Amino acid sequence: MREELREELREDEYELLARLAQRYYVDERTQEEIAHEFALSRPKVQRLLDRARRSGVVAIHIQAPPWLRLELESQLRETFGLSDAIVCSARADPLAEREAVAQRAARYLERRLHDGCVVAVSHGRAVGEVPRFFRPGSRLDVTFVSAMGGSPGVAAPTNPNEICRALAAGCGGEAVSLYAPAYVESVEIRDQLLAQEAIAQTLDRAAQATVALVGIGGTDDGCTMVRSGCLTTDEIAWLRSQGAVGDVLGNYVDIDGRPVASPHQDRLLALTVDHLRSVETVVAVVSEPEKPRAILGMLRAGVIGVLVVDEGNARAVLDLAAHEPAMAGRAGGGPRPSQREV
Amino acid sequence: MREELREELREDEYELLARLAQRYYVDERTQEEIAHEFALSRPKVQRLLDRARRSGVVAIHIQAPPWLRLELESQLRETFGLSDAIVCSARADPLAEREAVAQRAARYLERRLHDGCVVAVSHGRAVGEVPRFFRPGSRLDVTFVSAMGGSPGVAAPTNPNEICRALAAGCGGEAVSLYAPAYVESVEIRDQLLAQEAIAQTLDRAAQATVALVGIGGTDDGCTMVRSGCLTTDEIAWLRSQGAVGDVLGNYVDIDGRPVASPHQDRLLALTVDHLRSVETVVAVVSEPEKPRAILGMLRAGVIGVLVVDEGNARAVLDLAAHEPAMAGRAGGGPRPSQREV
DNA sequence: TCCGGCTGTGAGCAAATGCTCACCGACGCA
DNA sequence: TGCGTCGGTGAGCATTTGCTCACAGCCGGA
Repeated sequence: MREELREELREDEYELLARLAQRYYVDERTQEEIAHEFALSRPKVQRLLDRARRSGVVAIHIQAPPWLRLELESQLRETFGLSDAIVCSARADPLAEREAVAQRAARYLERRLHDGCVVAVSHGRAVGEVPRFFRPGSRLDVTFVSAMGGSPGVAAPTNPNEICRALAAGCGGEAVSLYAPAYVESVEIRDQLLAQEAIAQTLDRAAQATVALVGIGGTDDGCTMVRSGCLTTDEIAWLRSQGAVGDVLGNYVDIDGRPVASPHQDRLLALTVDHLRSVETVVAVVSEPEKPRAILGMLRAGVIGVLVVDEGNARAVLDLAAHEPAMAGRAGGGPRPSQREV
Repeated sequence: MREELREELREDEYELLARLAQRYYVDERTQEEIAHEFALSRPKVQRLLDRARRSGVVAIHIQAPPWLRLELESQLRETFGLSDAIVCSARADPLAEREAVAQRAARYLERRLHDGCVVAVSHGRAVGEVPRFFRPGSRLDVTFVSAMGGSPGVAAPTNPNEICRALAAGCGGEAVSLYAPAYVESVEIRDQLLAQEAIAQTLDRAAQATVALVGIGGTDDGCTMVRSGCLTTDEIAWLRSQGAVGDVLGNYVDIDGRPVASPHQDRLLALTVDHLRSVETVVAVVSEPEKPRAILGMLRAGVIGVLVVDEGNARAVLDLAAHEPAMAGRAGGGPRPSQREV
């Protein structure tokens, strides 16, 4: 394509483009000056410069630090309409990799959060690592709210309440806990809990958040939802059979990003996907290997605004997306340009 | 500890610069969008991008055709305050080289000239080659005026009148000849000729020109002025002894660009250096080897606006300029920014 | 030959950019 | 501790840039 364009350039045209580009990009003259020098109109100079760039006469190279994966990040942004993507270079040790991802997420939050922000927080192993690295330069008046109930079956540091507490401690902000389990036994109990003012208020505050910090779960038998006792292996198998590939806050989607309706849904105490859609910036933190299908599904669901991920998953997701094009009429709407804007 | 922090900041900063640069130069987002993404103020993004460019994080390379010498040209422009410089890549055959230079000069004129332009034309071998390559795309209503008398001792195609005629023929414009010799025997004859209305008018028209096309002469015994019989070898030797290194239209200057006052001056029928200074664009065409000192002197005199030259001379002139810095208080004023502007 | 589409052009305007300037907080010095 | 200095910061404005649009010249087809 590039070659083709270059081919079209006649020699003297090529020379002109190179000359203009030199004057503009290297000598830093204005287009107007150049137009005058070359006896061309200003718009024409502009068009020619444009052509010079697109045809490859002007090559702009970013001398990036070796550990950055800017190319991958751009591809992710482009492909899924993300407002940002942060990719951590691969490491041999999965633990170190998870820490690296968490560290990047923490850095992102430090940048992104400012006084008055409300952050909805999900559970998750990668998310749970974030507080360790979250050290903003100055005190931040930020409120962290659990977006999901707790699961007694897992280590405390991966429960939303605990993550909120640690994040708040890290910046001198406030933590708002959701004193309820993530999953309950029946719809009735769920509704009773939702009727509790404290619980309803907390979920409501979470729904009003400007930022959400979430993990993406898988659907294998060893996934967090199963390990934490929220779902049985039978239930997760049933979800798999329905096409589910992953979840955010217990909301499962298939590989095309369509929600997978399930009876378990009604026993869940957490923000819904629709709640998340109204959140300005949804930051997903993922580092466990073998999650590409889960990530792809969630990305296609169009709720994720910022993805912080390890290199392996990033490549795998892009590969998958290229080889398994999304179905046309899926629910999520795929790359949602709306996520671009604030 | 302190060292470590600073080191980390530097790396952090590097990453930030690279990230910003990627977003700006590769992904073509606006600074405002980026500022928002990174939670920075717009001016700060601008400053960081600036730093990214100056620090080499962003490398812009112009994929120039191999025969272009853009770097040399920029150096010439910078060093001597030229409004343009065109360098032809070296060729083994001096004749081919002169043709190449002339061709480039012709191209430049085609670009530069437009209806209503008046071009003052000097003599010279390189200048004489220009008409052969001067083929504007469309008819141009341009007047070419001899800026100097003729010299019977040289081939017709290097005489100003003939060059004017050929150039005018090339574009369908008008030629105005100066029916007088370049040099006469005495001041009195010169003054008599200048009193002739036809001659005075022609020189006056030349003085009003917006463009001048001139050659640069040397001061060796085989220079054009001697070959054409305008000056004797004794006279040129005397000029050399006075420090003269080269001339434009018979006006000699030394290596610092100061005019070399000489008795011959008063026997000359040509525009003076002061006349040339009021010409918008003075285009000098030079290709003969061994002219670097002549070129350097004329460039330092500050009359040249555009230099069309072969690679060898270009490099030699820059070398000379670097090793023989101009004297402080020279007359010409060296790089004259005024030539920058129209 | 005429006509309709089409590429390429410059005017004019809205957006993006670069730049100046006053201000603020950190640091060093008395 | 107080004060001067200085690097960095964002507001506000002038300039530069990107973009749209109407138009003119050109080409191919009827």
